[in-house]
Amino acid sequence: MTLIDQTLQQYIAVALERAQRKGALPAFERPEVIPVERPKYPEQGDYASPVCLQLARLARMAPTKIAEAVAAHLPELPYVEAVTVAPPGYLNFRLRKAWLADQVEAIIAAGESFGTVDLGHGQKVQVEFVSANPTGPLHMGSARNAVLGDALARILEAAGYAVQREYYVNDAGSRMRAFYETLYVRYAQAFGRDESVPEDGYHGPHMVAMGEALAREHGDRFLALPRDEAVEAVGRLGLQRVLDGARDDLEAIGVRYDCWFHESTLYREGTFDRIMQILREGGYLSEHDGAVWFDATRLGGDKDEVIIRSDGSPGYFASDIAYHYDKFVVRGFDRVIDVWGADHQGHVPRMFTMMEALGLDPKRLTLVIYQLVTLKRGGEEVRLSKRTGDMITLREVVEEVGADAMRFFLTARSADSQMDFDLDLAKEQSDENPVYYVQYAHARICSILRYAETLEGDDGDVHLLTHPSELALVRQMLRLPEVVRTAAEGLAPHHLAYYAQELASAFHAFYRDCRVVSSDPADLAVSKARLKLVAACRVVLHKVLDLMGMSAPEVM
RNA sequence: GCCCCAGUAGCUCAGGUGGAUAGAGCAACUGCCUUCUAAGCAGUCGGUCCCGGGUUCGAAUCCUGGCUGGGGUACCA
Repeated sequence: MTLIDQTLQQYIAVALERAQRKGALPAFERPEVIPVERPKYPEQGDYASPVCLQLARLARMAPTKIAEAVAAHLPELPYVEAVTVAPPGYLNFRLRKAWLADQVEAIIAAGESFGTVDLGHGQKVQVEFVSANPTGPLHMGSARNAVLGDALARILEAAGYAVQREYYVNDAGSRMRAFYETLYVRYAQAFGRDESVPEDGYHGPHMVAMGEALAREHGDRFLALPRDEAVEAVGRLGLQRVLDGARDDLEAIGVRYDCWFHESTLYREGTFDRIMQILREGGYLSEHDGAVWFDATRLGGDKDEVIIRSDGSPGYFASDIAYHYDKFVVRGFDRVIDVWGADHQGHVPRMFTMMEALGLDPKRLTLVIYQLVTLKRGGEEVRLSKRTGDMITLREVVEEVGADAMRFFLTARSADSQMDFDLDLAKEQSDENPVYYVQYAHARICSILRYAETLEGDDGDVHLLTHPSELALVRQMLRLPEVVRTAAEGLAPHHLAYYAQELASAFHAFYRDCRVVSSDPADLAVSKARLKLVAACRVVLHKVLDLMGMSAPEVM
C-alpha cells in the first residue's frame, strides 16, 4: 500500500515543474523535499502542504498565488476529492469519500500485513538490547531497555527490515569473576564454611539466596574440588541460573531473543586477536603507563581509551570492538542498533571512532540512548526493593502492574525523556488507564462481531459508509502505515502509543454515533457495511497493540 | 570545568526535520446507560511553551547566553 503523503509529494513536485514550464511560475530552484503534513483541524482537509509558503521568497510571489498556480497544474489525483488553497498559502487536500470506504476492504484484505511499509528493503539489522550484566535479576532500568528494544525490533520488522534480536552476555570481564567469587563464597557459607565476600563482590541478599539454592540442589560436592575449579563450577551454574531468570522475566513481558551472544566467544574464537591485528596495522595502538591504548583522539574522539590494562587483561572497550567487528564483518549485519541507558552515553563517541578504525561506515551503527526511569508510588520515589533489598526488579513490577501496562507506559514516552513510572497510576487507576482504553476498544469490537454472527455474510457494501464518524474512523485507520514509518525512521516507538489512543478514540466515537447491529430489517445493508468497518478496525487495533507487544483481549 | 538529555496545563507527557487557532491522558466540574461492553461518550475549566537576546515573512521548534533537574566525565561494566 503506497503512502498517500509520499504520492502527494510527487504530485506537487510535478505540478511545480509544469507550472514553471508553462510560465505560471517564475524559474527558481525547486525544493528537494516537499513537506506534506496532517492538518490539525478537519476543515483543513486530510493532507496539507505549506510548501508555497517556503517558496514565496524564491518566487517573489504571494504564497496564495503560488498555491493557486500549483493547484491548477496538479495531475489528476485518483483519490483526492478537492484541492483548495487556504491562507496564508496552504494547499489542502481532501480525500474522496468513496475511496476512503474502499480502504475498509483493502485493510481487511491486507490483514496482518496492514501497517507494514518497505523502508528497509530486507536489510539485515540487529537490535541489541538489555544486555545487563548477568550478576543478578533484571531491574526496572532494564525494563525500559527491554520494552524500547523490542518495540524497535517490531517496528523495524513492520518497516521491511530483517531483524535479529540479541542479548549480549558479559561473561568474560572482571565483573563476572567477582560474581563467580561471591557466589562460591555464599555457597560455601551455606555449609558453614568460613569464607567472606571479596571487597569488589556482590553483597546483595540475592547472592545469599542463590548460594543457598545451589547448595540445596547440588549438595556439598563442590567443596571437595580445588578452590579454583569449585569457583568456576559454581559460577557457571550461577550464570546459567541468572540467564534463565532473565529469559523468563523477559518472556513475561513478551520479549524473546534470537541470539544470546556470549562475550567469552570473542576470545575463544580469535575475534579479539583479529581486531588487535587490525588496530595495530592501522597504527591506532600505543603503549604507555603499562597499558595498551586506543588512540581515539586521533580519530576525533574525546579521549584515548585503554584496550589492554596494565595487568594484561583486555578492558571492556576491547570486547566492544571485537563484538562489533563480529556483528558487522563476521555476521554481516547491514545495520546495528544498540540500546543503551543514559548512564552509558559517555561511551557513544568512542564507538564511532572504533567504527572508523575498523574501516566501517559509522552510519551503520546507531546507539539509541534512553533516559533513566524513576519509580514512584503515589508520587513518592521508591528505590529499594523489600524482597531483594536491592534495586526494584523487573519481575516485581510485572507482577504488580501486569505486562500490558508495563509495556504501554514504557513505550508511551520518548526515549529522550526522563520518565516517572508511577506504580499506583499504572495499577490502581486501571479504570481510567489508557492501557485499558485501547484494549477496551478491541474487546468492544469483538463483542459486536460475536453479537452479529447471525447476520454475517461478507456482502456488505462499504460505499454505504458515509457518516462523518465512519469516515473519521477510516481516516484514523489509514494513518497506521505513516505512524510505522515515522516510528521506524526516528527509532521512536512512542508514536505508536499516541496513535493507539487516537484510533481507539475514533472507534468509541463511531460506536456512539452509529449503531452497528440494528433490529430493523430495513437497516440490514448498513449493518453489514458497518460490520466490515468494525472488522477492519479490529485488524488495525490488533496490529498496533501487537507492535507494542501488548495483548488484544476479546473480552474485558 | 567539559559533554549528553530534558524544562510545554495542577500532575504525567506528545508536539515527524521552522508554518494555520498550542495537544492528549489523568485530576477538577456538568451532563448521558430499558437496544451491539458506561474500562465508554459529549462538554467545561486549565498555558509567560524555564528566562534573556538573536536569526526571518513566521520560532515551543533553529542559534547564543543564563537558570533548574537528570546522566556522564575510571586501567568498572
